[in-house]
Amino acid sequence: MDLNTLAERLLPGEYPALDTFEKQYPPRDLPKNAEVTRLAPSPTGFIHLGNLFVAIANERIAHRSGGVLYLRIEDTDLKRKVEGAVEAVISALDYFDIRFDEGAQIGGDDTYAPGYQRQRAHIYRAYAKDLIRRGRAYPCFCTEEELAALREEQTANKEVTGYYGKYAKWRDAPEEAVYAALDAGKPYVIRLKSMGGASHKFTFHDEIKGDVTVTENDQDVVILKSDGIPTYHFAHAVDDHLMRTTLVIRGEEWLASLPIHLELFDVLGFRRPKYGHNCSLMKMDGESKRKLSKRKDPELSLSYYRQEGYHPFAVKVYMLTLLNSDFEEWHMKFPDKPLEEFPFRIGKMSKSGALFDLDKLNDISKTELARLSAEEMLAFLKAWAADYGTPAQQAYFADEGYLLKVLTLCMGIGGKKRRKDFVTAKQAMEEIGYFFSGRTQRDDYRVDEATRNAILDGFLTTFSIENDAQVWFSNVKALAGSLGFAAEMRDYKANPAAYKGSVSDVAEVLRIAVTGRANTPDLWTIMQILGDARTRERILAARA
RNA sequence: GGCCUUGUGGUCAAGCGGUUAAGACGGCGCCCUCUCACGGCGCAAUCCCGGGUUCGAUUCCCGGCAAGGUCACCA
Repeated sequence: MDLNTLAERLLPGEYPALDTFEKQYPPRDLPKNAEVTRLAPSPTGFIHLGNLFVAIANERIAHRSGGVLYLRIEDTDLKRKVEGAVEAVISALDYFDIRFDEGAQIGGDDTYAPGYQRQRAHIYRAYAKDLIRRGRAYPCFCTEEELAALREEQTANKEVTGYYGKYAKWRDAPEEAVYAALDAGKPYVIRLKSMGGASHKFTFHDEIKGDVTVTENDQDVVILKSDGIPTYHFAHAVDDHLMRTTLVIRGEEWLASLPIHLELFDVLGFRRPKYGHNCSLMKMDGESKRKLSKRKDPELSLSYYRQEGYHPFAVKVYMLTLLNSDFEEWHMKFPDKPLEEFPFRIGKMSKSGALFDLDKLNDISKTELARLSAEEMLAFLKAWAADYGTPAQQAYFADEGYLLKVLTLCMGIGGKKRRKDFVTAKQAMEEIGYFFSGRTQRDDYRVDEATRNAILDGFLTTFSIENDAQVWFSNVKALAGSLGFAAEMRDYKANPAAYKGSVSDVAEVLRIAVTGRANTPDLWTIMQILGDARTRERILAARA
């Protein structure tokens, strides 16, 4: 069979010589050990924690090595396309500080453009045509039904499924049959003519997994679908070569198709990139664990964490602790060093999948938020409230001076006793609510009404906003003593039966009266912030 | 089911032939204390199982088992 004629029939027209692509996308001029990495999402627009996980690894490796991180949109499957998805992905990652140097950005136009695979269709076809001419690719006219039947037969015979060897019906089809099918207008795909053997195994060095055993590919995989668009495998080889990717970090679900990719790089005469297959983030699903899924775990989407008000820095710190296990210690030792200074290495990435741990994220969030200055905290809360806060919460920002005072005094910002009450912006905003609205009425006082009134009235007789913390508290203690409560905790503990309760019970009445909460930061401080009038007002309102 | 990968406390993990088997989160207890939060101290682990190799295996080898991934004209 004349392969040139066949190639012309299959992919008619002039295609540039492959050499022109080599010139159009020249090797990059980068420092010696610089790595070129990429993120290659399909445009579904949905991006979750697992994606961020891989994204951070790619970003760190590229930028720490003085290399390049680019974005490529794998839009070869129209069914996956969602409007506005690319913008959504870029914005979601930007929130977590992942910036691309080039690629499919809005308005992105660089040497290696376009970053959308659909726009590179002619490139893939040019390479496919060359493969056909060289006898390394051929058309296949099998219908989906035929393929399904084949799979069933193979399964029944306990054979490896797929289109290979003797099952590759069109691999060595006679010329007449091929042209007859073509003349009949039958749809076809272009498949790779694999030269591998399934009995051949070899070891391949994976940057994350180490040495892995790989079986040679013997599947005549589809490289061009019937619509002339490449499959992931083919586009991966062509693009990552032309875009001069040096290191492919991707999820371990790709490890199984690595043999295909290696054969593709080889047959195309491309130099193979390095690969690092990282384990995916897992989550518990009942008794078993499984990888994060966008369909099953919508609560794990990046937008969810943004909505909840997790600080992007905290999320990033958590991701980094999972990515490189010595990061946590480093960060504790040098809490003020920028994350970029951490010696991130791909070799330190774990070989097994980590379970997503919300407790850990929450703990990190608490300590990271507790490191912000009052101004930073205010800016963070303000940005969150603008997008997700209630109108009432947005009103907290009308008097920023007051809010700053709340944050500073109450949370001990700047002091030696810094509190760690806030996990998220959302929860922080709820937490400080009592400084703004009137307190919510509640009646779960643990003392009877008469005692409650006596405490409230008694407190007012000595209360003055001028009293310092010492005086204020000794007044509370005196009040407690006069009402039959132990003024000193240790007296109460020594002999609880001798008292109605302790100062803490008295303080609790006051606390609930003023804030509507049983647990708050230092009460004296709260009263100082509220001021004389509002404090008295709330105490009076709480009388039974 | 075939193939690949992984297997140290509830979770993330250090560890690379001899250790009291780090650390962090969570849990529990105590201290501090007007509550909570912070902080301090302490408690809880037969290193998946079975064989080897070795004077000695969590560490090396083999075999099980378990978990995860993958077997598309989806990526």
